[in-house]
Amino acid sequence: MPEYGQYFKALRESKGFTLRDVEKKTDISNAYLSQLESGKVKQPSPNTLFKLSEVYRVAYSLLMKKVGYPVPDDSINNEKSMVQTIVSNKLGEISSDEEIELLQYLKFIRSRK
Amino acid sequence: MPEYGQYFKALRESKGFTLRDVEKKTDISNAYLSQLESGKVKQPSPNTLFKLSEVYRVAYSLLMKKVGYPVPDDSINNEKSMVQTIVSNKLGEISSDEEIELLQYLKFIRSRK
DNA sequence: TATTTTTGCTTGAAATATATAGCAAAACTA
DNA sequence: TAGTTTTGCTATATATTTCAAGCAAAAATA
Repeated sequence: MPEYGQYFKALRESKGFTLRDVEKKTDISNAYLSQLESGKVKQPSPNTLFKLSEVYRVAYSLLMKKVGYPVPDDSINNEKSMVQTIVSNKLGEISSDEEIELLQYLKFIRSRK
Repeated sequence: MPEYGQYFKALRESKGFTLRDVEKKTDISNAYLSQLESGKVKQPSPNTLFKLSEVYRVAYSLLMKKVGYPVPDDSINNEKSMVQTIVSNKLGEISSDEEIELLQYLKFIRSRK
């Protein structure tokens, strides 16, 4: 079971989108999105990742790397991590676990209106 | 039926490899490679494309583009086409059909000893 | 409170990717 | 020439992606 499902879920919730919101924006069924977020999908296609990268405003090549696809050399370095993309922070290195936590915290903050 | 199968075939033959040669180098079954080259595969996975890009010494992002996957912005421009990669020519723009023909011609030239 | 809508989720089916086994023709070898 | 090997290919099987339909709990509305 891949763990990056949590990222997609955290990402979606940090934007306040429902599964059906994303379905409308991407033409990816909410059923599939659900499976994606719960780790039941092993390697979503690049096409799927690209659509999600647009909706969530995260670098496409970052999602590619996240799910384990090779990424063209050029685009490997210039990318910011998801949280860095979202909050434009300058904290330097952030671990994966930290990143998920930060996204969830971001959601919490925003839910406090 | 996708047409890029011809590219893979032309590429392989321009290197003088058999299907089973490539199978050994990539761990992709010769059966699958055959289908790939005859246009029976719609969208081979990035992992497969990456292995082939290594064996054929063609830019990975070029193969991604060829089969219709989105490619990260950065790596879109700096790439040479397959034929340009192979013969390092300086003829400028080359159409897809021309490229296949050139590869086949290259093979022919080499077969003439 | 009753009804309707929204939301996340599961199940079942269709499409696609990929492997295993093996066939038939061509090439090689004895 | 007979037998062996190589080569491209097909048929069958399995895994994975993706979708359509629908369910049940929560939220919204009447």
